[in-house]
Amino acid sequence: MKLNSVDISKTASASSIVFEALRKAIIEGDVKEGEPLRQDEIARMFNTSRIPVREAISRLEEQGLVKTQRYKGAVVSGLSATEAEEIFDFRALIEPEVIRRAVPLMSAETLDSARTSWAAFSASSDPMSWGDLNRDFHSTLYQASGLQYHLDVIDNAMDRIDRYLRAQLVMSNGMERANEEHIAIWEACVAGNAKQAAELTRLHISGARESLIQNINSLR
Amino acid sequence: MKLNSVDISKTASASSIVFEALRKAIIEGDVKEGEPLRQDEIARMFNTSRIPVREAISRLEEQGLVKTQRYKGAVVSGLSATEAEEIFDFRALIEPEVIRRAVPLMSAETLDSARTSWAAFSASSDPMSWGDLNRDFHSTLYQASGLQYHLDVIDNAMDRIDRYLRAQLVMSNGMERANEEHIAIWEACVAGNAKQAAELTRLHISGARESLIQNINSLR
DNA sequence: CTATTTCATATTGGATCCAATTTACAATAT
DNA sequence: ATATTGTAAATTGGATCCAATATGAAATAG
Repeated sequence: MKLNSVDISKTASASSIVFEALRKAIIEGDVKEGEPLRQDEIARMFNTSRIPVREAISRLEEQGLVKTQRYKGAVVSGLSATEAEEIFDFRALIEPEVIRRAVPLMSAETLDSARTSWAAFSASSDPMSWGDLNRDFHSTLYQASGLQYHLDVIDNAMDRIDRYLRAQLVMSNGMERANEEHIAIWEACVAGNAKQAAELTRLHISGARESLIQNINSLR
Repeated sequence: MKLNSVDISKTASASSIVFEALRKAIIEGDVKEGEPLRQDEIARMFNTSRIPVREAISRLEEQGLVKTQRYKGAVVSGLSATEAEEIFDFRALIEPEVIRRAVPLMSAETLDSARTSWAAFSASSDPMSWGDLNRDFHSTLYQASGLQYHLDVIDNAMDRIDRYLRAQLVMSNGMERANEEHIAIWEACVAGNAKQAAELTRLHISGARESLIQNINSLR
């Protein structure tokens, strides 16, 4: 007889754990740009040797989140205003197309899940969670497209500007504005109006771009 | 007195050397999809230990060129027809916009270098070099845009479909057709007609997509 | 003979150790 | 005082060793 062997707890590799933790710390700004990542220090924090740390750093570098120099180590990548603008331009190109193709494929569950996301975003009084909830809302809708490669690329772009986007939400009326735009996008999706959802998404991103440009100097 | 100290030969790390070599081997199809990458074997080939090999594989996985399973190792990623189509769609979205923004910034040197590329492409009788020359042509033009992030993303997309694109150039009249389209794109750039260059680029990519769909089943 | 179970081998993941290089700082010369 | 040089400490890159897991073949039960 064969037992239904269920994977109770699939332990992730140390390297993956370190990678995810560092990625999160970087995109949330817990480690500032330019700050060095000391292998030894990180290894001690995770009770591992430096080997998994080095693999994690290799992966972070491939993602563009850190820059390394031989024998000098890794530092967290920064973004110039120009580079940040470029990434917003990139998003403004990709995301409208992704949501346009996603709209006809959205299930009731998808729309409900997205509504939950913007409701939580709207109701949250904790600025630290805004960034996550914002990403949740958009990625829930995008996932309906089934365009995995596009989704991966968007994730990377978001990772690079996450810090600046969070700062953006906190300052001025960034939060309120984003919230209103989310609702409008969501309503277009519910109405099945793919073109409108795409255009609203484009405006949502372009607007964030313009706000960021105005404020980027005060952020550094 | 201070001498002009010039870095004569900056040695790359073993990990980088292995990474570049494996990347090249994968995108050119020298290691087939599904084929396992044995750390020990690769380490022996490069006269190193497995440590740099593992870092190289980590980076390749982050790029999506290999897939790894814990304790089972890495295998070269394949692409389903659907995934290949998605990447062509992605390129058809990005590259026209990049060349559109590049055209007004193209110097005489850029145009000359691109002409050299398509001339070499056109004249080459070696199918193995077609893929490289094709990429050279496009990236020369794109680089004028100065959009580094876009360029990086395009490079990754190209890496994933490189194998299939090469096969595409070899079969039927792929090579002749690509050549004619390159010349048309180049002429639009010379004329400073950004919109036309963008539209021709879009058609160039869509055309390749359609050919690939028709032939992808015979490729596997 | 077939299915299951050992058990040896192969392979990967991680720890420890050593070498190469950079960095910080003291010593010295101008 | 300032700049240069020498040297020790800190840090990274890589090699070797050990542990954890998978794979495959032999042994065994039915």
